[in-house]
Amino acid sequence: MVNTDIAGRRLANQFIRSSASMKPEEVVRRLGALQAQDYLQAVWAIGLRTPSATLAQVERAVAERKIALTWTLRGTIHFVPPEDVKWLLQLCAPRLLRQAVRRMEQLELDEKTLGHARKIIYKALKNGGSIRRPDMLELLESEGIRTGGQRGYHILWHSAYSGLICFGPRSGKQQTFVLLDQWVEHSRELSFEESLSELALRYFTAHGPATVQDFAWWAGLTLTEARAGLDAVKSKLETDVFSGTEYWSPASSGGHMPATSEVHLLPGFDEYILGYSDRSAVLEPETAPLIVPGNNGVFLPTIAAGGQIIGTWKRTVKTKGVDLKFSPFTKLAQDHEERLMLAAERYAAFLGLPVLTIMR
DNA sequence: TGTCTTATACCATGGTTAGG
DNA sequence: CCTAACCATGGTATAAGACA
Repeated sequence: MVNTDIAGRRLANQFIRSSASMKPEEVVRRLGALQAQDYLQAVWAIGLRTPSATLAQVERAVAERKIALTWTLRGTIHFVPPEDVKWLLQLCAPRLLRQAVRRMEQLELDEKTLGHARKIIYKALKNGGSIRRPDMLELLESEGIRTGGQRGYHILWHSAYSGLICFGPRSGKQQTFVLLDQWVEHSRELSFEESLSELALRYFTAHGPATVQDFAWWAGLTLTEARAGLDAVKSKLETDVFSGTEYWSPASSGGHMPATSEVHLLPGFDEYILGYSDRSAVLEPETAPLIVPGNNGVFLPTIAAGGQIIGTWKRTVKTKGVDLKFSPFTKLAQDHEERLMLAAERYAAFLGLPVLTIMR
């Protein structure tokens, strides 16, 4: 059921409705982790949460190692604070590697082959360099390891969860890889229990109001583990009951902050939607399928008005500017229409490009 | 020469359901 | 509650050719 109270508080706690000015790395630290399956959408997920950041500033924060990029929660790529990569991997990797065993067998990637690949990758990166993805795959091929089909992707995925590599700064439009131990200068050491409670505190602080089921889904933990994490930090959180279900929020977020008529352009896979297993507070059941056409796990960029998802959008970057296409589910109210134009201007300013055309 | 269009290859999990 | 198996595509880079 749509709930404007939950929506308004999530907008504030997720820093989408922002009053403070934060640097890109502060956004990542406060959210704990931002899904970054699609790089160009993920940098905007950070930009959306900083009142004035530009694409160049976000990319610089990555290049200066203030933000790390690697596979973590749920087996997918996230922006995370560099000092947290190791304990997040210790928490997530064992289960994910176990679940991937069958897929690895299908791809004929046995432990011997994966170990051989890790040796090749380590040797190539140990002098502190970075290697572009196509060059890395070519290197593996030249050493006799086939990378066709999904093999190359899974070798890199497995190497990241083994703690060997993470993404480096982009080289042009290419991903690069670096050695995790060399890229991350300082790592926090947390026990399993400490990891659960730390992750729980971060999650509910920056995603609340949310349920323990939402947390388990977001973190890729079992419900049992998620409950243990939440139990350890309950005293630092406040609780509300909506429709008989318990929701947890940061203690400072009290009071009512109903969603206003503000309009935001969310990237695909944004934490505002992907951060919860139950998205019904911000998404009508009839429109939910429209943001994931084919129900295939590919989430389109969305338009949020008053905290509710009311349409999708897409952008096309051209040499002289950016084209925008908006696809609202229903005709927009006049004030939403006006604020949509402001959101478009903000997005273009993030890219450092003018808006060329706006289509419907 | 620079821009645009088109074809192609590749990259990236989330949802659902059955069964232990 | 948890795991395993299975199903389902849009976005983007890039190269080649068309075009102004």
